[in-house]
Amino acid sequence: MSKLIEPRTLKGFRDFLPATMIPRERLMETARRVYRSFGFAPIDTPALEYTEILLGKGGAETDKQMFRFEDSGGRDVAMRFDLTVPLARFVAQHAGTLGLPFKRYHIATVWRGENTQRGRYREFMQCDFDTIGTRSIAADIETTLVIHELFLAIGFTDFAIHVNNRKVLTGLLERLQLADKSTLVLRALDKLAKIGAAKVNEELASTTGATTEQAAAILEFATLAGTNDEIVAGVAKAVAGSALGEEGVADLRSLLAACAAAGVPDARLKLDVSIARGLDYYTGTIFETFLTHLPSIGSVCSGGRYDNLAGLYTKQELPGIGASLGLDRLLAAMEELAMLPKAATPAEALVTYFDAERLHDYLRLAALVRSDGIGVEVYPEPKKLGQQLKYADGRGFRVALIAGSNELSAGECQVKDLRTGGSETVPLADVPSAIKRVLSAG
RNA sequence: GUGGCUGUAGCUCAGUUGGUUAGAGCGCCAGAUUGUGAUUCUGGAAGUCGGGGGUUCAAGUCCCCUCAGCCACCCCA
Repeated sequence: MSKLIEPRTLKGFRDFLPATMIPRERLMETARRVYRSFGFAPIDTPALEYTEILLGKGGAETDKQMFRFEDSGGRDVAMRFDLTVPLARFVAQHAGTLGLPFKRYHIATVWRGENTQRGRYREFMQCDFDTIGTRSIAADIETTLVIHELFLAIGFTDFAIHVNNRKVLTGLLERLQLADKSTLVLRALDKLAKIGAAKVNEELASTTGATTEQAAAILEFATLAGTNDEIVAGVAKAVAGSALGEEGVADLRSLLAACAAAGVPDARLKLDVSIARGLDYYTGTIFETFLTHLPSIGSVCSGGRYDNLAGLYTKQELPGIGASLGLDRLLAAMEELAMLPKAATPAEALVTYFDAERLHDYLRLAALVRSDGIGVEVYPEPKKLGQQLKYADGRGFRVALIAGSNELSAGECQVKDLRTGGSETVPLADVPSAIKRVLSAG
């Protein structure tokens, strides 16, 4: 006899059991629904691309994280590590037929060969949406509103979209004559919340060679606090004189005003001048979204504006703005926050196989219920009723339909609410509406 | 990729200075209860002690390697 192969999965790659796949699919459906409601259209692209396509913008870091190999035809290929770079290639290739502005959403798996941690996997799903081909601040505003709507639709009320604008940072650095060090400064600032002002100060001095005055100015800027209005005022003062900086301030003002007018409460949209995003390609508005009750898991939805998305692939200048929901990270957070239902079945109702002679009646009953849009399963064996109810309860069914020959010969069926334990007996034709009553009750 | 912590039944964990057939609770299966699930009682199944190698008369316990998870750095969803 041959030796068994140990069943196992790769580091950072996971199986999804029904109990996690059900809420995962629900999240995707929610994201799709919200994106569509704002007019974003779905697209898809290949998981595998020519390495030169993906390598373009990222630099050494993404290079190291990519799953890259030679295919059997000798091509140098790699698996996509985000959905933005494939989008850039996609619009460069299809802008002609798509027309601009182009709004798309893309829900797909991406791969990064980095070290794993809670909420950080090597294979994970992103839910991106982007608006390509417009510089209008209206797109920035809409992006913010989509993120806000998305989290509400998922079921969160305690979250904060941190917003900033690269132009104000760049403006400040221009004034301080540190513009050429912007990436290093941004990296240091990004850590502010984590390591504190003193450490950031040290890092600024050591990596950028900033003088004490320069570092102090940057930190004073980054630690501006108060209401959004107060921070905007502080920022305006700090960048005064820099055309770019003043532009950024104006953008932030428009964004904040429009979102407030659209009903986004101040608590959920925070101007946070310390967020910077490591990625170089952002040029304007930038976002990071944090969960109030689990900030340690990091940003669960991030994005921003870029001036020229596809410059590597086309001469046509394509500005755009978008954001990415980290579905798997969010799911890990929801799991930890006990926000996920434990149901292991996607169906609401179970028809018990009570009387061995009545299978046809049960199948007919199930079809009737199903035709009303309710998920229903018929238990496959005429086992003891107690066991069938235990199965129904364990799997997370909400309703059990019980009918022995007594009920069936009277043309009736018992509809049992598995949460309360109560039940009512109704004519067969009324079973769907009785189930709906139970479902809407809780 | 670098460093640290962890790894015993499906789950949560116990396991004494290395010493006979590795335990508990919960869960699971069956019965008490041939028309009603989260109670009670009875019985039962289930463990390559993450994997491999080494030290030893003897390893779940010590050492090395490896795999995986978590934490920090890095970066990011």
